[in-house]
Amino acid sequence: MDDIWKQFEQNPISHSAAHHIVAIVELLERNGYARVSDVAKLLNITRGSASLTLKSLKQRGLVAEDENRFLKLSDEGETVASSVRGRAFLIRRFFMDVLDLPSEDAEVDACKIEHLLSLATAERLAQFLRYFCAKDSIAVAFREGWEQYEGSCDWASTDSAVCQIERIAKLACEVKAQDSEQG
Amino acid sequence: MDDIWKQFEQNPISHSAAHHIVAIVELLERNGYARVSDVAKLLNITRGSASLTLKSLKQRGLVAEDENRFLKLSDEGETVASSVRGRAFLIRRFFMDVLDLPSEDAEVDACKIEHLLSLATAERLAQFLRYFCAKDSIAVAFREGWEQYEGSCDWASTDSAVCQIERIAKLACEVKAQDSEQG
DNA sequence: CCGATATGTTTGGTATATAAAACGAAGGTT
DNA sequence: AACCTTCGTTTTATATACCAAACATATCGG
Repeated sequence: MDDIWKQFEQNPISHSAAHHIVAIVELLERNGYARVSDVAKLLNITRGSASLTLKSLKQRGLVAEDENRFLKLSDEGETVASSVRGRAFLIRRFFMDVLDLPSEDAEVDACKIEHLLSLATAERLAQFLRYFCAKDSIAVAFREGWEQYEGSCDWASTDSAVCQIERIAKLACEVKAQDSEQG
Repeated sequence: MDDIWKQFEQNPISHSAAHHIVAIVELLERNGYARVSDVAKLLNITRGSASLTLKSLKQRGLVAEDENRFLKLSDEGETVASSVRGRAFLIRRFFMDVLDLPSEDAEVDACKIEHLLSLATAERLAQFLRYFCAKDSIAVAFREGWEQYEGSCDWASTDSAVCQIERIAKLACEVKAQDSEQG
């Protein structure tokens, strides 16, 4: 129970399941319908794979189908879809608006972690984004300073890429420690 | 190939493998040695499971053992360990110092995503943390404003970009309500 | 030397998540 | 009617990642 690292496996929704469900929502929005083979095509997997995964999602009560085998989401499925899409949106915005990452990088990393963030984290991230993007002078000054701050670091001259991370982590640690002493 | 969502499966290191490797580092730091059963005990899995996972990590050249079957990491294994631990550190710091999440929540979410962040994202996150934690007046004012900001948000004075975030936040709140009903 | 304990591996089983290939059903074309 | 395509499912196989249990080995105490 207090095996923190095992929470990964006990996540309410798997990466694969999350994307099958979001695929259905997107197909419904785009085409008005979603069949097994539409999901398979969108996710670029075989119809067989999609069929099996969707079967288990039906059994879990997240996905349903009408009399002509057209897929739809249950209320719980809609909730999961909204939850995943909301998180993906927040994370992408954070990566692009705050960290100023290229949209491709933001997309890939957001896609990997969208289904893993807890509700508490997502809410705080949303709140932070609002504050960061605010128009008041403090936020504006902070954002301008942050833009200037880019590239003003000397870590670029360090040896290996991973070494940088270690160094950066230590630096962040020192900054925090100094802050605590004086705060 | 440009299936972004499939990058999750093609991540350089799995969650399980990352934790086996980090476990070895931590055991070496703590006890000076690491055996299969020490890793199993630390991760709270059976010796059989640890044995199999470590076997594949040996075959991948990340883990090695001496003549008495005591485990150690190869240079590549050390690199992976540093990379994962650096990311975990950065994410925890972001969750706790910036989002002000309870350390337990920060720990759980950081553990889920530590092995998934790209180098580019980790570097930018580190840079942002440094800027956020800086002692200059702009950063100080921003942090103070952020502390006050908690709980309060003005929905009327938002532009369109922030408005989207707002909608997602509302969505998150709805999801929360449904989560509570089910829990 | 013998038995108990600790350690590591192997085997068989579960669950997820994929592919490939075969199969059945439905619908359209000639 | 005969043929082709699309669609969904099923089967067989792969890989990861776990458990439980059996098995092998090694070490230590009496």
